[in-house]
Amino acid sequence: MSDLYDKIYEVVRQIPAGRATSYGAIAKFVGSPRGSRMVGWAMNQSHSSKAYVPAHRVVNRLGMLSGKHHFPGENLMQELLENEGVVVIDDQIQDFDNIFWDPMKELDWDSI
DNA sequence: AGCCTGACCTAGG
DNA sequence: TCCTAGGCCAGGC
Repeated sequence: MSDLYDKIYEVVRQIPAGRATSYGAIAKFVGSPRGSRMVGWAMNQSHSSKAYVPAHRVVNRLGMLSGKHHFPGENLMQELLENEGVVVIDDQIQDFDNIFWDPMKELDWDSI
């Protein structure tokens, strides 16, 4: 497993329950501002990580559940988010401005 | 090696 | 405001 993937998974693990962030924000934080698509690929492989990776807390920049079809079941991603208090309507996180969790602002590598 | 695809993002019409 | 095209980085074939 590459360092970059480990970084991505580590950041995703720091997302608090009830919050969400975007692929682009994570890509920027781990040092690949143009690598947002790679973050999506990392999520696709996240099951191979030893530790739990809450991939359902990662959405695109608009707060849409673009990755829901990669979860088992019909609506697991939405159900997981709703269990944490996030309101999701029609694959769209409501009040995403407040839900959004920016690692650049709220996370330091020191705290990891 | 070359081409296609993808859990994205931005710019331009 | 909606839609399209292009760029992006990595992986599969």
